[in-house]
Amino acid sequence: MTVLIELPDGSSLKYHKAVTPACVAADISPRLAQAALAAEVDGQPTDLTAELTQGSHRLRILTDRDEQSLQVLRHTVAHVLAQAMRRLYGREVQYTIGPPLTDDFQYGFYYDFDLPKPLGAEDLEKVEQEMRKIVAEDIPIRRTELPVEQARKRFAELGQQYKVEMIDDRARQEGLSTVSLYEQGDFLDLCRGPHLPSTGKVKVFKLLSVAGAYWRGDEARQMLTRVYGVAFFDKKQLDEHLQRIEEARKRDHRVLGRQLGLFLLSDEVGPGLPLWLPRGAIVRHELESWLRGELVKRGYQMVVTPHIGKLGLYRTSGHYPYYKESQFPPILTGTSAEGQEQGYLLKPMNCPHHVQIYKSTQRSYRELPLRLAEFGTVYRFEQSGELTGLTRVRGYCCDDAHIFCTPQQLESELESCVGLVELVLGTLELRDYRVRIGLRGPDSSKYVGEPRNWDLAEANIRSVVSALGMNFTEEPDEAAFYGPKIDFIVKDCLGREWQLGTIQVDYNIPERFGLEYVGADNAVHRPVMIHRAPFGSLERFIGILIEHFGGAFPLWLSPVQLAVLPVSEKFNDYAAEVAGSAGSAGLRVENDDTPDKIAAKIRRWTLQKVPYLLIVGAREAGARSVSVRRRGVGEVGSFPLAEAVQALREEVNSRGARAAFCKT
RNA sequence: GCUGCUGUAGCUCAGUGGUAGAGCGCGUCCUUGGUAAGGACGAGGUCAUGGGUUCAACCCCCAUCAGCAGCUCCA
Repeated sequence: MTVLIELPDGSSLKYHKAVTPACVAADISPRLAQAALAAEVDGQPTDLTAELTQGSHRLRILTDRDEQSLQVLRHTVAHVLAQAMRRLYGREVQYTIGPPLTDDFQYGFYYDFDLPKPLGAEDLEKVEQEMRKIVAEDIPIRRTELPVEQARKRFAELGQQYKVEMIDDRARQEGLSTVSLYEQGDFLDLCRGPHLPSTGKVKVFKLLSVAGAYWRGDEARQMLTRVYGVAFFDKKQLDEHLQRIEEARKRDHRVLGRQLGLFLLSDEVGPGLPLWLPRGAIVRHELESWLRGELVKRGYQMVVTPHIGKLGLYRTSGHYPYYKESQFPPILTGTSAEGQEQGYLLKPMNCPHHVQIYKSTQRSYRELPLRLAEFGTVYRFEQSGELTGLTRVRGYCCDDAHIFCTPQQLESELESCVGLVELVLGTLELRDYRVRIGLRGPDSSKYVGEPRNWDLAEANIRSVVSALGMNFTEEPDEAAFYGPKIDFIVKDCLGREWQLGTIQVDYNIPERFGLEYVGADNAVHRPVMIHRAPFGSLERFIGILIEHFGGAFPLWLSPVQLAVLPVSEKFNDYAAEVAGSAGSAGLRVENDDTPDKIAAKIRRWTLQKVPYLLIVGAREAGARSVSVRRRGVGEVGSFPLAEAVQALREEVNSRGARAAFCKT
């Protein structure tokens, strides 16, 4: 037998019997053998104890300096967690799955357990202690392959029903005849691996939270107890990680919303029904009026429609009764002669109203595309456990528009919608987003209309995104009930994903409402609809925006753009004059004439993240100037009052593209 | 909706089976100060709500409501 091992540096080693990566590491150097945690064989992550037989293999020994090792470490810590749970709570613990997590902002791994009694946060401390013992015991971790039947029997003997189920499924679905098991002392798990060679290689870890999770993600099945944790190779990395989470929590829009007086969620009003405070309303109004201007430039026409509509309207559209449980209960006014309930619904979407505007008159192809836009508030009865701050609410304002066009116009309209979303995200510096194409799923009862319409709409979307060269992923079962969509998705401060902008192609609603236009051929045709919202929801968008800027909005969006701070009350008159002059120039200004010292005033307005502070004292009053202090920069010098106001105006008008008082 | 945790002053949070405390904020007064906290005094709480246990509950138990983390859902 000849085993040829090629190493990353280009050198190679030859053996005449099967070897393991651990042996190779030992042959290279004792230090490497000591540092080795796992290996990569021909690009595949592998245990150090894997046998390499006849032939040539590319081998890389992984140490704590390799990215992939962290995954292996976390996977092993998950096993240590399960072993600790087993030791503490005995045979009654059913352990299910416990993978490492990639790309999760907070957590590094989890393990799901079925427990006879609940696990509280305070129990985590005990579990951690037991885990430390297991690490101290330095138990070797062994991989074995067993025939399915034998593995099944071993887990059945251990009373691990979930593992038995997993083995059965895997044997059935993947046709496997053997499965791999990992064993460390008294603990046995079904696992693909790879793992560290022994529990002693685990260094620092921390259990972070306990939560519920359905077995196999199915809410009809058992609710399991999920324990989340994180692990690193050294303490410093863990500390930095925890620090990062803490910093992220300070950016949380719910925290900043209170500190900066932007919005309020009141128990009296109801969950998921935010109230916009004066300062938050300014941000919202600025965004609205900016976008309205962009829409009008692009040939949109603004419309206004009421917050409710008759049930019949939503029966036609398909919103009611198919999505009954996610709507506020209808306002019932009676029963029709045929026994059908009659009444009104808080609108879950604006499209049925806009469709009525389209239908209000006979349409000619010459009017198309007809673009009807509205900042329309919609209401959805989201499940109570889903509500969070501004990002998931029960009543929100959609920057909605419906474009009615001919099939020939559709793709160019879609392209310009994409352009608009990109303008919105770009202007607000939200560059870290991904694009998802939401397609039909396998369950046809969730979607209205003929497959022919869907095929067409999906083809339109693919054609547009590929023409524009966009990066995207296609995801089945993410479509709207009437059509496929292009969604723009961003992450919040804790790495959770949220859909903002959306563009949807719809051949079905026009059909359900019997929409028509007269073509150049004097025949009647059916228009196509685009539903699109570049912000998506003003509430969610601003929630994300608050976190993105950490509350430090660009000047044009800042609720308070500048504060005038007199050095003492002797200069209150001049300060009032400065504030007045900025105010008449259309700047949002506060004059801080409290009796506090200047340092205290600076601190107060800095914490409020006001972009510019204008400090005035004897020197400034004499020279009719202001001393400018810029957020995040500090003092930038004194400028004549008129000049300063002019510079600030220009920064506002540029929407952040040009900063005033920049040192060149 | 489900699992777990949490709910004390406007905010952030201490606290005890014997009817409550700090810091910040707020008010008044003193100070008139030059680039991130000047000082003094004061007001402010049915300890989420409703039941129960107890001589006695903010504290223990149950329910409800709300928030947080996660799961599920999201037209």
